[in-house]
Amino acid sequence: MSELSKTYDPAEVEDKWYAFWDERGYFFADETKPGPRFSIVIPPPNVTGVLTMGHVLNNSLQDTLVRYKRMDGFVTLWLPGTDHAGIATQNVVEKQLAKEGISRHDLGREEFQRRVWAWKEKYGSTILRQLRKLGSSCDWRRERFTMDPGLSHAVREVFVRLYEKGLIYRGERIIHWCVRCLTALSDEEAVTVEGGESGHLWHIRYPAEDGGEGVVVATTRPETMLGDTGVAVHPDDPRYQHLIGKNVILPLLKRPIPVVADTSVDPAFGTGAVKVTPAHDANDFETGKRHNLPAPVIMTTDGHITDEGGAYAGLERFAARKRIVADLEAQELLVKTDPYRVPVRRCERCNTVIEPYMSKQWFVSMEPLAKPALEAVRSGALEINPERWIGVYVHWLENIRDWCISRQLWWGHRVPVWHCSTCGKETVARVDPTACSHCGSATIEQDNDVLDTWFSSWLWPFSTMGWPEETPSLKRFYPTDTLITAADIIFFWVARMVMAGYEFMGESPFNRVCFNSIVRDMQGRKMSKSLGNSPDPLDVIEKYGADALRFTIISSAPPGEDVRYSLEKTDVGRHFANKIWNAARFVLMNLERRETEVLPSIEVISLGDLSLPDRWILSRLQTVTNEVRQSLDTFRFNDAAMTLYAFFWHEYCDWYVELSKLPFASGAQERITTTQVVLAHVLEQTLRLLHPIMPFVTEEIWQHLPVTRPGDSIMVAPYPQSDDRYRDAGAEEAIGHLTDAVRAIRNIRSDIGLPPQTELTLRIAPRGDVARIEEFTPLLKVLARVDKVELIDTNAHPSGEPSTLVSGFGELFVPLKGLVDSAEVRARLEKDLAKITKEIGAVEAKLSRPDFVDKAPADIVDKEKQKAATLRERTLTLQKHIAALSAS
RNA sequence: GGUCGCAUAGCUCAGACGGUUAGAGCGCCUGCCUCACAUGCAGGAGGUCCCUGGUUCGAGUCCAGGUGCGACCACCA
Repeated sequence: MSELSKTYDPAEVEDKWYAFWDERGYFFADETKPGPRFSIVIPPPNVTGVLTMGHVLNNSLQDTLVRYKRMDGFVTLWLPGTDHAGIATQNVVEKQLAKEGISRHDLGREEFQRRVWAWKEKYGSTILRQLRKLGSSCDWRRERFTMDPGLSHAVREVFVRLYEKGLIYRGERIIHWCVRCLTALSDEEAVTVEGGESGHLWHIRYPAEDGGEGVVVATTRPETMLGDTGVAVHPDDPRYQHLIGKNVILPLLKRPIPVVADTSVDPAFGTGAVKVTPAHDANDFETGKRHNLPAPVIMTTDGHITDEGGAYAGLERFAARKRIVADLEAQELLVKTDPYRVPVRRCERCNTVIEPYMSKQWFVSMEPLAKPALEAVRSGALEINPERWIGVYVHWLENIRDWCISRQLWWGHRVPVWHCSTCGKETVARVDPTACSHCGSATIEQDNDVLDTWFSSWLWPFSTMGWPEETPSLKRFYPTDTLITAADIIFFWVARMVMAGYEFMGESPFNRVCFNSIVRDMQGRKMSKSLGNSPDPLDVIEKYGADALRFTIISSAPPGEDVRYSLEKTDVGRHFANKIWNAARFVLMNLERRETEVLPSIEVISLGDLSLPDRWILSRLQTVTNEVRQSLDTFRFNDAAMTLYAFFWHEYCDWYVELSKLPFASGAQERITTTQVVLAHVLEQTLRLLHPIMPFVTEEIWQHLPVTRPGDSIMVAPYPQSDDRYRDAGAEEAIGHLTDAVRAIRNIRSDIGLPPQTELTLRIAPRGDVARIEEFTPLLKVLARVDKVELIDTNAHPSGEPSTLVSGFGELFVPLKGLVDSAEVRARLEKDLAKITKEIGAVEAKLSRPDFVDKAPADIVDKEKQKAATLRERTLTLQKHIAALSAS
């Protein structure tokens, strides 16, 4: 045991234990093993991902829960894997190609895909390796990837089923189009900046065909006027009655376009006249349909003006905007330009401004799928924590819109639809067809699009377990129990998983959802790679240790609140790990004195042989065990961490370990043995309680303890249960008195400037059980350097001695032996008196209110009365002392 | 525009259920290298619990309004 170094060095032990657990197969969830089971699936990180602080928090929480359940006897599965992340991954590889000076088009679709796979093989497991560094106890034998053959099979099955059910359709709609990624996006992938972005509202005159003034329209995107096929006004708007049904002239292109009446127009906004661009605006698309307006496409997929734009053809969209505004101004058709906050949407992946774009895409009808997902929450079949997220979830589902699932990418699951050039119909099939299912012609070609990444992620809980096959894993571990994830993917992923769960498995894929905090920097900004405001978790692990990081982040993340993290905070965890380490060194050092190898179990010590401190710490351990279990069961991970921190540091180390020095110094072998057993037992149990949060340091110490261990690793040792036999309220109260007394003596010592080494005599005028006070005496010696305790008459008031009143004891006096000037003592007494006088005023005021005495519960009133009496007595004593000192 | 969250020590934050002296970590001050730990030990200073009103014997905690932050949702040109 002497090999334990003075400070804990995580780097030395972490990899060793991780390999040990892995080799022993402790992470493996055996579906053939009987007993209760617990399963969760990881929110699959992007295959392009590197570990962020967000992952650290999320995975630390998952690992804590999983380790807790595993120790608690559940056959536990934590299924890991990664997401193929369509756009993100394609972007990464395209960037790589760009460095070689080529584009994906130079390679062609197949070769490009080969390159992406090669990239994935080389770099794709980075984040999972990093999760191992954190200590994540995933079942690596079950690692999945959303483009694995099995998962792809599930994707295909789901597409076909939904298509056959009529829930997948193809349609021409205005969708969000990224002109850089060259693909359609879902509503969720088109993000807005709160409050819009700074821009302009341009007022443009569209003259009447007959030479009249015509109308002035207001727009934020003047370039879209090239695609205008109408102007809409409200049918009741008196200003424009004369124009309805007539034509106005579209400036620049000088094309006549009709003025139509449409109730969707808000007369109060702008000029009350709206230009209608059916191919480039979702509202206008609808308006155009209602009035049979043509919908010319004036922009290419990469954001340049098409030939429809006449003289502007070929211009990039924002250059075109500039030119058009200038030309309008030159022609005096620009009436005015107001600054305006424009609601701009940007691509979630590359931040490019999105174009609303008319395009033929694949959609999923969501409404039928949403119903059971709503019902799940309403009926309680699905529990959402913290509860406030329920509203967000419900609101989204109640207002659900169809899901655009096709992407014009090369990386992803290809849409399993074949178009026939002979009959024009679609063939949708589970296995690749060779001929059209309608006309039998071989002239079929597969749809070019791939599916949204989330179209595979929403199947994750069951596709990873082998669905649609009825595998043993699926039977054993599905549905999963808990999902721990970040709330920012509540729509992308969580709600859709619930929908898929009901649609394909008939029940919710998990019973409980726990949304963890968002990790922010000290300025409150979300930590992100692009901002560069996040420490690299791997550096943190290297410098501070995984346990330190886990403890720090878990203890500072209350449910439902965001957490602000900075590197320095990790000291809390690091210091705690070191404290545990050194407490263990103390214990081991004191166990070395034993002759025998293995310490007896706590079971062999009869309750009657336990000392007061023994009974106290054991009693506290039971309470703490219950509290920690309850906290973990209700996702209050931070409470679990803090409870253990406070117990271990401020009760076990600060008091019990100090108290244990007395029996060790006494030389009485029986007392020593008992103390050794209790000391080791509480340490061992606390290590187990802590293990889910701090797996490495607990394992390292546990392996050194010379106690009977129920297995080869703490990670498979049973999680502690509280044992009521050790509950002892009396001992807890008594130790409370003792610590009060010690603190009081230390206070006096500090106030009058007695050096800590100076031993002192204590005189006690007892008010409590004298036998108990005598029991305390030796303990005071070690804790407060009291070399002698004298019991004096209860009513004695030795003058000139600082004193203090401690319940359970009585009045404690410290004779000064001429060490200290009586003026200092007097000052101290007067300070106390002032404090008490203030306190007594407050209590008496409370007691003098009749409504308090009448209406408050009796025990509360009694407590106040007790307090008043004690304070009054104390006041008298102090006054006496002060008088005596003044006289001398 | 709608919905939701937050406001407690210099800083970062805990304080389910209303009830002793409102806590922790960091920082600060004083004294200690006391034979587990200076990544430590002992002691201390520091709080009108955002404001106003209400409910209650009693409010940091519950209710209403206000102020200030923040998040999410929403097709208004």
